[in-house]
Amino acid sequence: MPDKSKSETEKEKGAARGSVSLKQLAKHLKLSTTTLSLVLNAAPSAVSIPKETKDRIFTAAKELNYRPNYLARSLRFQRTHTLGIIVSEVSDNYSAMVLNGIEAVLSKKGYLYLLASHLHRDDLLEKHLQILVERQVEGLIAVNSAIRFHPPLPLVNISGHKDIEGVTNVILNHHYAAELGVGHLFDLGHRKIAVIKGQQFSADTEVRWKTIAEAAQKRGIPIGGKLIVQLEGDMRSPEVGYVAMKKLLSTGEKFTAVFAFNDISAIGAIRALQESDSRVPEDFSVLGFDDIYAAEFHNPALTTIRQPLFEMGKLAATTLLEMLKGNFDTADPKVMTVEPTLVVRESTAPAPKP
Amino acid sequence: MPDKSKSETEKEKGAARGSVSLKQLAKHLKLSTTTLSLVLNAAPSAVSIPKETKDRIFTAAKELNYRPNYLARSLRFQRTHTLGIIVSEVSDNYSAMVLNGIEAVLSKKGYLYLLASHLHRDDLLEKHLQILVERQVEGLIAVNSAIRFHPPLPLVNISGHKDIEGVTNVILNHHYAAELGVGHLFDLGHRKIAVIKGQQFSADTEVRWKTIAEAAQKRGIPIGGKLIVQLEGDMRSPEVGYVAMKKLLSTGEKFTAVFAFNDISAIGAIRALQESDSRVPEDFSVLGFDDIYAAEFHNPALTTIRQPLFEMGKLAATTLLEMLKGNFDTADPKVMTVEPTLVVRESTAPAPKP
DNA sequence: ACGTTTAAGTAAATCGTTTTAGTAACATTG
DNA sequence: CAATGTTACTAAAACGATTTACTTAAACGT
Repeated sequence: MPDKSKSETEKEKGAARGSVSLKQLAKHLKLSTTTLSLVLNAAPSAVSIPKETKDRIFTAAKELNYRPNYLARSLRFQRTHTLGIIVSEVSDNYSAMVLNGIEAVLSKKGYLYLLASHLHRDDLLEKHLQILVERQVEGLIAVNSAIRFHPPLPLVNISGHKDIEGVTNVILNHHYAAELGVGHLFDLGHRKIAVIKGQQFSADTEVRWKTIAEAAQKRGIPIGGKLIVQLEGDMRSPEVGYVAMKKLLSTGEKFTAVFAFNDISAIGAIRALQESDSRVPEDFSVLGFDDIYAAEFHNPALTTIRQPLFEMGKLAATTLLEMLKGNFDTADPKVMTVEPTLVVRESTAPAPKP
Repeated sequence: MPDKSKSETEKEKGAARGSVSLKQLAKHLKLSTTTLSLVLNAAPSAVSIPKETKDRIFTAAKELNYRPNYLARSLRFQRTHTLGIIVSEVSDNYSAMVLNGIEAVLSKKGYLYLLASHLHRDDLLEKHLQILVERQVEGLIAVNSAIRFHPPLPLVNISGHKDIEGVTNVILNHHYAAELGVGHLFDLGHRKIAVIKGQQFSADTEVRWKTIAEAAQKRGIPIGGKLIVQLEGDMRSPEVGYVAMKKLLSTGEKFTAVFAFNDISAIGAIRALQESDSRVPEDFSVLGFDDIYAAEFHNPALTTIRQPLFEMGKLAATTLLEMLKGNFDTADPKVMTVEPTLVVRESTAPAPKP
């Protein structure tokens, strides 16, 4: 039966959860929710409501600490002002810096985001994207993720590799990055350059390797064979780079420089070299990639190819918001390219005389 | 290229957003939403519905790719399965590792979280907490934040410093941490120990300093005066530690060891020492705090006081979820303590003979 | 004195779901 | 044969907001 008589006794039910509903506020003021809504949202049609009533509403709202329920609002407006962001893992430095850029934009625009990690597992990636969509996010940003299908929402992928209909890509100018890196090592006199490839699951791995190989080829110093190792395992600890370099050294093959997949692995590689009594950069030059915060203060300070990660995050976020405003044609895969920079520090030096 | 000719008859306006509503599905099947809901959620009262009808519903749901709208569900159930998390900044290593622990628990329990940063600004902290509450999160986790008021929702603060009604704190055993750190340096023969205090805005700063001072006092090697510097600026770059150490060196005061506020600043401090032609650990021992991923692979590898950051995140998350289940008394401020460990690596060594 | 505006509001529909309390038709029982 | 089940559903009320389309009473215009 209708609980009208009973509801009176439990008028504090809303208050217990710390918030009053509009209905409760209306009852308290003996006005309709319509009036309150119009006044509180300063609707044009509220001009006819006298100031006195308005003030009564405002003070009551303040007093009872009325906060509109965002859920109800979102349902009504069909807008959540929420994006879904999926990264491999929060604690790898790369994602964190990108995330910073994204957040800078979103918080300015009044958006929030739900964050999920896929830990490089395809099943988790798909499942989490699904969940984010169910939660009514308006759009998606993926960081370094292997998106394989046409998403049901606008999606911007940072460092994605596939051309998928409906996804916009923010990518680094890999070609130029390779030119910068290989060129730098070449100019220092290095002719035998080892390469630490990225993990198989990383979207950048293939392009980076291909462009590096091309840049080397172009200079007549083809690289390959035993001078290539691939990272294996997670992305947050330098350990994987350490292991990779050990493997490289164990082949007995000669080389004077390493182009590492990223700064994290470069740091691990340096440690492995130092443990085998080699000096960096005197005996071996080590070139990193990304320019994470730690790079500058490592010992030796890392020479690296800088990716503008913060800017990439910002770019992705602004692009996605534009798409949501309908200012973008989401049909064709769009690519936004961003430029790397060479940051020369201490980990590279002229090749040792043989 | 796959995925062609996908645009079906999308005359339904729901289809345009990529999802069908229950109502549309019902109309399509010429059944009521009630029946669909009962069947799709396997309600007990759905036993009377014949298998044939059920199958019709299931296949139609699959065909039209029906996904329940989480917003509507949340509104109905008054449950969002969403937490609000506030950190100073995503890209500082400390928060990222804690976040990892939190996420591990939440994703297992089917919760998502909205993440916000306060950048050490009190106004942003308050504003973002407000926003999270409006968004109907069920509970809050704050990382290293200066919560000053009784929150309107259950809140667990990791490394919070105040005893506030309604907030549960997850904190490190600071006393023991100081004993470990100072004890280690003392045992190595250090008698003049400099201290790099944390940033003023950091919750841990005061306790850490106080416990270190006590541990030193207890061993008869009082520290203070010119041998104390305070970090200033953001938390993600070692730069602040570099600056602090420069300041320390410029005083001309003698010391043989530094106890740094965290690993990040320890790394900066080491760089400053090396620049002034001092060797670590031969001339100066440097002791870090936290044990971030980079610590082990730094050169020299950092000796540090390890905080179980991942576990702290997990503990906070499980505690909050328990509180939400009502298994916890939220009235009195609860403290959950977590133990540090000393990790001895290369950056500390016996004090040099004078 | 009658019609028209304006002021000050309100009822009811809506967003997408869940759920309570039905109903109507047929079958079974005593 | 009336009473009672059972089967296979559905109408309508929530959840908390917004908004369209009224309503009533008073004021105004001529």
